[in-house]
Amino acid sequence: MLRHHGKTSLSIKLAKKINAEIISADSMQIYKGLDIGTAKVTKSQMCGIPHHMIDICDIKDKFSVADFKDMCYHKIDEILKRNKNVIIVGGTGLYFNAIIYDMQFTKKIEKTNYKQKLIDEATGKDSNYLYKKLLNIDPESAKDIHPNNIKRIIRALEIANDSGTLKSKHMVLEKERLSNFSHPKYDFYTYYIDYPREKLYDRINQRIDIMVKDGLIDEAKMIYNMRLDKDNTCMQAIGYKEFFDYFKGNISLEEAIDNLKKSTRHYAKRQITWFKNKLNCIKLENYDNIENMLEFIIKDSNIKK
RNA sequence: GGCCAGAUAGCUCAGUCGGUAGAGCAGAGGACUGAAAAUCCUCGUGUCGGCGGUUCGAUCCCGUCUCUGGCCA
Repeated sequence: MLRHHGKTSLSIKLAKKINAEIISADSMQIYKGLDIGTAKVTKSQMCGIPHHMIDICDIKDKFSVADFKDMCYHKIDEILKRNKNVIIVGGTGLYFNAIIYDMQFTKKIEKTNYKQKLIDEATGKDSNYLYKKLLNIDPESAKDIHPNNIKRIIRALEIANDSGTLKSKHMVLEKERLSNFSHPKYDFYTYYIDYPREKLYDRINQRIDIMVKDGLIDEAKMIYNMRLDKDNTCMQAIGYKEFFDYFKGNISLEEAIDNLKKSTRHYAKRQITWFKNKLNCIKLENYDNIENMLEFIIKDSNIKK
Protein backbone atom coordinates (compact mmCIF):
# COMPACT_ATOMS: atom_id res chain seq x y z
CA MET A 1 0.00 0.00 0.00
CA LEU A 2 1.24 3.43 -0.87
CA ARG A 3 2.09 6.72 0.67
CA HIS A 4 -0.77 9.18 0.88
CA HIS A 5 -3.18 6.54 -0.29
CA GLY A 6 -4.80 5.95 3.10
CA LYS A 7 -3.00 2.79 4.03
CA THR A 8 -2.52 3.60 7.70
CA SER A 9 -6.11 3.67 8.85
CA LEU A 10 -7.02 0.74 6.64
CA SER A 11 -4.20 -1.40 8.00
CA ILE A 12 -5.02 -0.67 11.63
CA LYS A 13 -8.69 -1.50 11.16
CA LEU A 14 -7.75 -4.69 9.38
CA ALA A 15 -5.29 -5.64 12.10
CA LYS A 16 -8.05 -5.39 14.70
CA LYS A 17 -10.37 -7.56 12.65
CA ILE A 18 -7.96 -10.35 11.88
CA ASN A 19 -5.89 -10.27 15.08
CA ALA A 20 -2.70 -9.10 13.43
CA GLU A 21 0.42 -7.11 14.10
CA ILE A 22 1.80 -4.64 11.61
CA ILE A 23 5.23 -4.56 10.03
CA SER A 24 6.21 -1.40 8.22
CA ALA A 25 7.99 -1.77 4.87
CA ASP A 26 9.19 1.76 4.53
CA SER A 27 12.77 2.79 3.96
CA MET A 28 12.40 6.11 5.77
CA GLN A 29 10.15 5.28 8.71
CA ILE A 30 13.00 3.04 9.82
CA TYR A 31 14.69 6.18 11.12
CA LYS A 32 14.09 7.85 14.46
CA GLY A 33 13.32 11.53 14.19
CA LEU A 34 11.84 11.46 10.70
CA ASP A 35 8.27 11.67 11.91
CA ILE A 36 6.14 14.32 10.28
CA GLY A 37 7.78 14.15 6.87
CA THR A 38 7.45 10.39 6.62
CA ALA A 39 3.85 10.48 7.85
CA LYS A 40 4.81 8.02 10.54
CA VAL A 41 1.94 6.47 12.52
CA THR A 42 1.49 8.03 15.92
CA LYS A 43 1.00 6.07 19.12
CA SER A 44 -2.63 7.10 19.35
CA GLN A 45 -3.32 6.13 15.73
CA MET A 46 -1.94 2.67 16.43
CA CYS A 47 -4.84 1.89 18.79
CA GLY A 48 -2.71 -0.61 20.62
CA ILE A 49 -1.79 -2.62 17.55
CA PRO A 50 1.93 -3.46 17.71
CA HIS A 51 3.94 -1.88 14.89
CA HIS A 52 7.37 -3.16 13.90
CA MET A 53 10.32 -1.90 11.86
CA ILE A 54 9.69 1.70 12.76
CA ASP A 55 12.27 3.83 14.59
CA ILE A 56 14.88 1.09 14.56
CA CYS A 57 17.80 3.19 13.30
CA ASP A 58 19.47 6.44 14.13
CA ILE A 59 19.57 9.05 11.44
CA LYS A 60 23.21 8.44 10.67
CA ASP A 61 22.92 4.66 10.44
CA LYS A 62 23.26 2.77 7.20
CA PHE A 63 20.43 0.43 6.40
CA SER A 64 19.64 -1.61 3.32
CA VAL A 65 17.12 -3.95 1.75
CA ALA A 66 19.14 -6.95 2.86
CA ASP A 67 19.00 -5.78 6.47
CA PHE A 68 15.33 -5.23 6.07
CA LYS A 69 14.71 -8.69 4.72
CA ASP A 70 16.57 -10.44 7.55
CA MET A 71 14.95 -8.42 10.29
CA CYS A 72 11.54 -8.67 8.73
CA TYR A 73 11.67 -12.47 8.46
CA HIS A 74 12.55 -12.67 12.12
CA LYS A 75 9.66 -10.43 13.00
CA ILE A 76 7.26 -12.46 10.92
CA ASP A 77 8.31 -15.70 12.62
CA GLU A 78 8.00 -14.08 16.01
CA ILE A 79 4.48 -12.84 15.34
CA LEU A 80 3.32 -16.12 13.85
CA LYS A 81 4.60 -17.91 16.93
CA ARG A 82 2.29 -15.74 18.96
CA ASN A 83 -0.51 -17.13 16.82
CA LYS A 84 -1.27 -13.84 15.19
CA ASN A 85 -1.50 -12.70 11.61
CA VAL A 86 0.99 -10.35 9.99
CA ILE A 87 0.19 -7.28 7.95
CA ILE A 88 3.02 -5.64 6.07
CA VAL A 89 2.28 -2.03 5.20
CA GLY A 90 4.43 0.43 3.37
CA GLY A 91 5.52 2.06 0.17
CA THR A 92 9.00 0.80 -0.51
CA GLY A 93 8.51 -1.58 -3.41
CA LEU A 94 11.92 -3.13 -3.28
CA TYR A 95 11.42 -4.09 0.35
CA PHE A 96 8.24 -5.93 -0.55
CA ASN A 97 10.02 -7.75 -3.34
CA ALA A 98 12.77 -8.82 -0.99
CA ILE A 99 10.25 -10.43 1.33
CA ILE A 100 7.72 -11.80 -1.08
CA TYR A 101 10.18 -13.23 -3.59
CA ASP A 102 12.69 -14.17 -0.91
CA MET A 103 15.40 -12.29 -2.76
CA GLN A 104 18.93 -13.57 -2.20
CA PHE A 105 21.72 -11.08 -1.82
CA THR A 106 25.40 -11.49 -2.45
CA LYS A 107 27.61 -11.62 0.57
CA LYS A 108 27.87 -8.28 2.22
CA ILE A 109 30.33 -5.99 0.59
CA GLU A 110 32.91 -4.74 3.02
CA LYS A 111 33.06 -1.03 3.53
CA THR A 112 35.80 0.04 1.18
CA ASN A 113 36.54 3.17 -0.73
CA TYR A 114 36.27 1.31 -4.01
CA LYS A 115 33.23 3.37 -4.98
CA GLN A 116 35.19 6.57 -4.50
CA LYS A 117 38.10 5.08 -6.40
CA LEU A 118 35.80 4.40 -9.34
CA ILE A 119 34.50 7.94 -9.27
CA ASP A 120 38.00 9.38 -9.11
CA GLU A 121 39.08 7.09 -11.91
CA ALA A 122 36.23 8.29 -14.10
CA THR A 123 36.51 12.03 -13.54
CA GLY A 124 37.75 13.87 -16.53
CA LYS A 125 37.23 10.85 -18.73
CA ASP A 126 34.57 10.21 -21.31
CA SER A 127 31.10 10.08 -19.76
CA ASN A 128 30.66 6.42 -20.65
CA TYR A 129 33.94 5.40 -19.07
CA LEU A 130 32.47 3.38 -16.22
CA TYR A 131 29.89 1.80 -18.44
CA LYS A 132 32.60 0.67 -20.84
CA LYS A 133 34.52 -0.74 -17.92
CA LEU A 134 31.46 -2.71 -16.88
CA LEU A 135 30.98 -3.91 -20.44
CA ASN A 136 34.45 -5.44 -20.25
CA ILE A 137 34.11 -6.96 -16.82
CA ASP A 138 30.47 -8.06 -16.80
CA PRO A 139 28.86 -7.62 -20.22
CA GLU A 140 25.73 -9.51 -19.21
CA SER A 141 24.74 -7.16 -16.45
CA ALA A 142 25.81 -4.16 -18.51
CA LYS A 143 23.17 -5.21 -21.00
CA ASP A 144 20.47 -4.67 -18.40
CA ILE A 145 21.76 -1.33 -17.12
CA HIS A 146 21.29 1.91 -18.98
CA PRO A 147 24.60 3.72 -19.68
CA ASN A 148 23.29 6.80 -17.87
CA ASN A 149 22.35 4.94 -14.73
CA ILE A 150 25.62 5.56 -12.97
CA LYS A 151 24.44 4.28 -9.63
CA ARG A 152 23.65 0.83 -10.96
CA ILE A 153 26.84 0.73 -13.00
CA ILE A 154 28.92 1.44 -9.92
CA ARG A 155 27.01 -1.13 -7.94
CA ALA A 156 27.63 -3.83 -10.54
CA LEU A 157 31.33 -2.94 -10.62
CA GLU A 158 31.46 -3.10 -6.85
CA ILE A 159 30.00 -6.59 -6.81
CA ALA A 160 32.49 -7.79 -9.39
CA ASN A 161 35.38 -6.20 -7.53
CA ASP A 162 34.46 -7.40 -4.10
CA SER A 163 33.14 -10.89 -4.37
CA GLY A 164 34.75 -11.96 -7.58
CA THR A 165 31.33 -13.12 -8.73
CA LEU A 166 29.60 -11.08 -11.35
CA LYS A 167 26.26 -9.48 -10.86
CA SER A 168 24.95 -11.15 -13.99
CA LYS A 169 26.01 -14.59 -12.78
CA HIS A 170 24.29 -13.94 -9.54
CA MET A 171 21.13 -12.84 -11.29
CA VAL A 172 21.04 -15.97 -13.42
CA LEU A 173 21.31 -18.17 -10.34
CA GLU A 174 18.58 -16.16 -8.75
CA LYS A 175 16.29 -16.64 -11.72
CA GLU A 176 16.88 -20.38 -11.74
CA ARG A 177 16.16 -20.54 -8.07
CA LEU A 178 12.96 -18.58 -8.47
CA SER A 179 11.70 -20.78 -11.28
CA ASN A 180 11.71 -23.78 -8.90
CA PHE A 181 10.22 -21.65 -6.25
CA SER A 182 6.66 -22.88 -6.07
CA HIS A 183 5.93 -21.96 -2.48
CA PRO A 184 7.13 -18.66 -1.15
CA LYS A 185 8.34 -18.71 2.42
CA TYR A 186 4.95 -17.43 3.54
CA ASP A 187 1.52 -17.05 1.97
CA PHE A 188 1.06 -13.47 0.92
CA TYR A 189 -1.89 -11.54 -0.37
CA THR A 190 -0.96 -8.18 -1.77
CA TYR A 191 -3.13 -5.14 -2.25
CA TYR A 192 -2.73 -1.53 -3.17
CA ILE A 193 -5.19 1.33 -2.88
CA ASP A 194 -5.87 3.02 -6.17
CA TYR A 195 -7.20 6.55 -6.29
CA PRO A 196 -8.16 8.35 -9.45
CA ARG A 197 -5.10 10.40 -10.24
CA GLU A 198 -6.69 13.78 -9.71
CA LYS A 199 -8.07 12.76 -6.36
CA LEU A 200 -4.73 11.33 -5.31
CA TYR A 201 -2.95 14.58 -6.16
CA ASP A 202 -5.51 16.62 -4.24
CA ARG A 203 -5.00 14.38 -1.27
CA ILE A 204 -1.23 14.75 -1.48
CA ASN A 205 -1.48 18.54 -1.57
CA GLN A 206 -3.81 18.61 1.40
CA ARG A 207 -1.73 16.26 3.47
CA ILE A 208 1.43 18.24 2.84
CA ASP A 209 -0.25 21.45 3.94
CA ILE A 210 -1.18 19.66 7.15
CA MET A 211 2.38 18.42 7.61
CA VAL A 212 3.64 21.98 7.31
CA LYS A 213 1.16 23.10 9.95
CA ASP A 214 2.28 20.24 12.17
CA GLY A 215 5.87 21.44 12.16
CA LEU A 216 7.47 19.84 9.12
CA ILE A 217 9.73 22.84 8.57
CA ASP A 218 11.28 22.50 12.04
CA GLU A 219 11.89 18.83 11.41
CA ALA A 220 13.54 19.63 8.09
CA LYS A 221 15.63 22.33 9.75
CA MET A 222 16.79 19.79 12.30
CA ILE A 223 18.04 17.52 9.51
CA TYR A 224 19.53 20.47 7.65
CA ASN A 225 21.46 21.61 10.71
CA MET A 226 23.05 18.19 11.08
CA ARG A 227 25.09 18.98 7.95
CA LEU A 228 25.04 15.36 6.87
CA ASP A 229 26.73 13.87 3.87
CA LYS A 230 24.75 13.94 0.66
CA ASP A 231 24.70 10.16 0.51
CA ASN A 232 23.20 9.81 3.94
CA THR A 233 19.86 8.10 3.48
CA CYS A 234 17.72 10.67 5.21
CA MET A 235 19.14 13.38 2.96
CA GLN A 236 17.13 11.84 0.14
CA ALA A 237 13.88 11.64 2.05
CA ILE A 238 11.08 13.54 0.42
CA GLY A 239 9.86 16.21 2.80
CA TYR A 240 13.26 17.42 3.93
CA LYS A 241 15.58 18.02 1.01
CA GLU A 242 12.98 20.23 -0.66
CA PHE A 243 13.41 22.79 2.13
CA PHE A 244 17.19 23.00 1.97
CA ASP A 245 17.19 25.58 -0.81
CA TYR A 246 14.75 27.62 1.22
CA PHE A 247 17.05 27.50 4.26
CA LYS A 248 19.92 28.63 2.07
CA GLY A 249 17.80 31.55 0.91
CA ASN A 250 17.66 30.48 -2.73
CA ILE A 251 13.91 30.01 -2.96
CA SER A 252 10.80 31.12 -1.12
CA LEU A 253 8.94 28.94 1.34
CA GLU A 254 6.08 28.71 -1.10
CA GLU A 255 8.37 27.40 -3.82
CA ALA A 256 9.84 24.86 -1.43
CA ILE A 257 6.39 23.56 -0.55
CA ASP A 258 5.46 23.37 -4.22
CA ASN A 259 8.62 21.41 -4.92
CA LEU A 260 7.75 19.06 -2.12
CA LYS A 261 4.29 18.49 -3.54
CA LYS A 262 5.83 17.90 -6.93
CA SER A 263 8.34 15.30 -5.75
CA THR A 264 5.65 13.57 -3.77
CA ARG A 265 3.46 13.31 -6.87
CA HIS A 266 6.35 11.90 -8.86
CA TYR A 267 7.08 9.40 -6.14
CA ALA A 268 3.47 8.30 -5.86
CA LYS A 269 3.47 7.66 -9.59
CA ARG A 270 6.59 5.52 -9.40
CA GLN A 271 5.04 3.56 -6.57
CA ILE A 272 1.94 2.84 -8.59
CA THR A 273 4.10 1.51 -11.42
CA TRP A 274 5.93 -0.78 -9.04
CA PHE A 275 2.95 -2.18 -7.16
CA LYS A 276 0.93 -2.66 -10.30
CA ASN A 277 3.57 -4.24 -12.52
CA LYS A 278 6.23 -5.67 -10.30
CA LEU A 279 4.22 -7.05 -7.42
CA ASN A 280 0.96 -7.75 -9.21
CA CYS A 281 -0.97 -6.40 -6.30
CA ILE A 282 -4.73 -6.49 -6.29
CA LYS A 283 -6.20 -3.07 -6.76
CA LEU A 284 -8.52 -1.74 -4.06
CA GLU A 285 -10.81 0.71 -5.72
CA ASN A 286 -13.57 1.63 -3.32
CA TYR A 287 -11.25 4.11 -1.72
CA ASP A 288 -14.06 6.14 -0.18
CA ASN A 289 -15.35 3.24 1.83
CA ILE A 290 -12.88 1.60 4.17
CA GLU A 291 -15.43 -0.96 5.36
CA ASN A 292 -15.89 -2.24 1.83
CA MET A 293 -12.16 -2.55 1.37
CA LEU A 294 -11.84 -4.44 4.63
CA GLU A 295 -14.58 -6.83 3.71
CA PHE A 296 -13.03 -7.39 0.32
CA ILE A 297 -9.60 -8.16 1.75
CA ILE A 298 -10.96 -10.56 4.34
CA LYS A 299 -13.01 -12.46 1.78
CA ASP A 300 -10.30 -12.43 -0.86
CA SER A 301 -7.55 -13.65 1.40
CA ASN A 302 -9.77 -16.03 3.33
CA ILE A 303 -7.92 -15.20 6.53
CA LYS A 304 -9.08 -16.93 9.67
CA LYS A 305 -9.21 -15.03 12.89
C1' G B 1 -4.14 60.11 -26.60
C1' G B 2 1.39 59.32 -28.48
C1' C B 3 5.79 56.12 -28.66
C1' C B 4 8.16 51.32 -27.76
C1' A B 5 8.10 46.12 -26.57
C1' G B 6 5.43 41.59 -26.41
C1' A B 7 1.32 37.91 -27.96
C1' U B 8 4.25 30.57 -30.29
C1' A B 9 2.53 23.59 -26.32
C1' G B 10 -1.10 23.47 -19.73
C1' C B 11 3.27 27.20 -17.81
C1' U B 12 8.18 29.93 -18.90
C1' C B 13 10.31 30.95 -23.27
C1' A B 14 13.51 29.80 -27.95
C1' G B 15 13.20 29.79 -33.24
C1' U B 16 12.14 30.09 -38.48
C1' C B 17 17.66 35.52 -43.25
C1' G B 18 9.58 33.40 -45.90
C1' G B 19 9.02 26.45 -47.24
C1' U B 20 3.22 25.20 -41.25
C1' A B 21 8.09 24.87 -35.36
C1' G B 22 11.46 23.04 -30.19
C1' A B 23 13.68 23.30 -25.18
C1' G B 24 12.89 23.35 -19.86
C1' C B 25 8.99 22.63 -16.41
C1' A B 26 4.17 20.38 -15.80
C1' G B 27 1.74 15.84 -17.46
C1' A B 28 1.64 10.47 -19.19
C1' G B 29 3.95 5.59 -19.53
C1' G B 30 7.99 2.36 -18.14
C1' A B 31 12.49 0.06 -15.69
C1' C B 32 14.31 -1.51 -11.00
C1' U B 33 18.61 -7.17 -6.47
C1' G B 34 22.50 -4.09 -0.63
C1' A B 35 21.47 4.54 -0.77
C1' A B 36 15.18 2.46 -3.63
C1' A B 37 11.34 8.61 -0.79
C1' A B 38 17.28 6.79 -4.56
C1' U B 39 18.65 6.13 -9.71
C1' C B 40 17.38 5.78 -14.78
C1' C B 41 14.57 5.42 -19.74
C1' U B 42 10.56 6.75 -23.41
C1' C B 43 6.61 10.21 -25.08
C1' G B 44 5.98 17.26 -27.81
C1' U B 45 0.38 19.28 -33.83
C1' G B 46 0.23 23.63 -31.34
C1' U B 47 -6.04 27.97 -35.38
C1' C B 48 2.81 30.30 -33.91
C1' G B 49 -3.45 36.62 -31.01
C1' G B 50 -7.79 38.13 -35.08
C1' C B 51 -8.61 39.96 -40.05
C1' G B 52 -6.64 41.62 -44.60
C1' G B 53 -2.30 42.43 -48.14
C1' U B 54 2.40 41.04 -50.75
C1' U B 55 4.11 36.10 -52.44
C1' C B 56 3.91 29.90 -55.85
C1' G B 57 3.92 29.78 -50.43
C1' A B 58 3.35 33.76 -44.33
C1' U B 59 3.93 31.93 -37.76
C1' C B 60 8.05 35.08 -39.96
C1' C B 61 7.51 40.83 -44.35
C1' C B 62 3.54 45.01 -44.73
C1' G B 63 -1.22 47.14 -43.02
C1' U B 64 -4.95 47.07 -39.45
C1' C B 65 -7.56 45.58 -35.08
C1' U B 66 -7.63 43.32 -30.05
C1' C B 67 -5.10 42.28 -25.57
C1' U B 68 -0.75 42.70 -22.03
C1' G B 69 3.54 45.27 -20.16
C1' G B 70 6.75 49.79 -20.14
C1' C B 71 7.72 54.91 -21.18
C1' C B 72 5.87 60.00 -22.56
C1' A B 73 1.81 63.42 -22.19
